[in-house]
Amino acid sequence: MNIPASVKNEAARTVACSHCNLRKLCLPKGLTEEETKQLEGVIENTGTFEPGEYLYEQGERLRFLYIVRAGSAKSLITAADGTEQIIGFHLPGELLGLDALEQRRHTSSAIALETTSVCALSHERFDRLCTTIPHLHVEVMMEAAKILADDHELLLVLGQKKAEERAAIFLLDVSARMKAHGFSEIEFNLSMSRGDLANYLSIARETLSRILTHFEQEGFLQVKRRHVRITSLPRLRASVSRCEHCDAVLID
Amino acid sequence: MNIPASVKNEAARTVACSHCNLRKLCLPKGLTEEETKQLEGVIENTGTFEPGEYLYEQGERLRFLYIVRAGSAKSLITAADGTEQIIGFHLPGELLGLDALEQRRHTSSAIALETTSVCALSHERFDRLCTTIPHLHVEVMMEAAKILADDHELLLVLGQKKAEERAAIFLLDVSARMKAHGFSEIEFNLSMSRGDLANYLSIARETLSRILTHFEQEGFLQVKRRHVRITSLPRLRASVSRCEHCDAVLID
DNA sequence: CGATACATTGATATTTGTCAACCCGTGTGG
DNA sequence: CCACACGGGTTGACAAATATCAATGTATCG
Repeated sequence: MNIPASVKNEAARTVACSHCNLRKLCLPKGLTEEETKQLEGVIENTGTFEPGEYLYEQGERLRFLYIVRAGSAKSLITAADGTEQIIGFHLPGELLGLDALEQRRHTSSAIALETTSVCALSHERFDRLCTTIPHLHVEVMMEAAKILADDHELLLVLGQKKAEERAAIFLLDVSARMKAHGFSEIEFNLSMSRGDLANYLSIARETLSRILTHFEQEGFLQVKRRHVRITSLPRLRASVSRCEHCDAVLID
Repeated sequence: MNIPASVKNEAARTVACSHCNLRKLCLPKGLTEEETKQLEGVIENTGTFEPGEYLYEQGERLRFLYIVRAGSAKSLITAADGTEQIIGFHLPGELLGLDALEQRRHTSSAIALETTSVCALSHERFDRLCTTIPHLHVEVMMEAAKILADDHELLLVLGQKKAEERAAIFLLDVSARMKAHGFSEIEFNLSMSRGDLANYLSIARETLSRILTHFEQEGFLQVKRRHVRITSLPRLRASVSRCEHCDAVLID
């Protein structure tokens, strides 16, 4: 999920939402010009985090919601015994921290995977704005609903798929997200370590490594450290019994 | 999660929120008298579902959000290949269907586990009400955040804990929820089958069965079909390396 | 009372995790 | 400039956990 340097630099400049290249992928996507202007008003700061730095930490009081502007981050929760579970990887445009809204304390941590710039939305001011812009409330609920649905999908994958399928599904997911961001869907850099990825997929690092070399032997994938090239998207797709997203049955 | 018949009958009567015995556990918990009255206005019907009946089905257009009034339900998602993953069991007071708010179509299904009565909230009218009662919007976001945090906790458990610990954690969770509802925390009926429970915990039915008999042999649990009696809560707790909920570190 | 769905138990197969060694690219300091 | 140490990644041998298959039990309901 490394973003080419040119894009990273462009996004790192402080830029109004209305001119931000993420506006179609970000919160303002459903808002009017006027509403977007008001939203800009609650962006308290646009910070930058170095790899490994915490955006926020589990247990901490909720101060800001964050939107990734450039770079990428992981979010994770930590059990009492110290074991961690990575629950997501985040690309530009994603809203982080919603799970803190019940307790007003973060129930998960977010850590930058690379040099990452964000928009920080003051929680109080954002909350107040939601009551004055009816549409913003709808937009945020939609964002929460999307995360919920994605988490459920993840539960399905982790619960029902074997290690090899999980890895393939992950690669397809990244591929689709890269495409949505205007990047190549067949060649990209992963911004997380093998350890992080294995933890996310709930398999051992070693197992993941073996799977990736197996995919290479099968001939539809080339992996060199974090660089990934999918040489046959169809065959990668075929390695998953069936793709969940493709043919949802619509009942009315 | 079988609710004693007396309670079931009482709740099955159509009752105003302000007199409902769930009001402390349900959406109105953060609302004023006046706001609660308005909320009652969007309860379009209070239906009853028989065991196995769908409240809603994945793919279906969103019409209603549901609150369980009495009984219990499971929610699940179905993959293209037909495999299912149960993502939650729901007791009275829980709000179902939020994950449909992005697509305006249900991304999961909900099925009654026993005879179950619900309050059905018209989605459109509820949405409109959220813009007129600022506090309701906050309340719903908190509900969504709680579900998110719970799902993340589930991901941690499924990703990091072994089968036996998962089962123990589940029993402790039910115990706590029964207590919150004013029932015994050491003796209750499960409303789901072994198959459903095993699927939820992402283990095989047979493995779950063996684990429960093992717990019996250890002497801190008695299980007879769906009836569960915890004969030593401390020892059940001890069978989990450490309990996540107990000692969250609070950072400020 | 018998049919049926649900549940348990035992024997065995498979998957995946664990442990240990090794590789390789990067950066540091002599 | 080279030696070496370090983090991250890979590979192999083996062990453990759990799934699967098959048989048997046992409540439940018409």
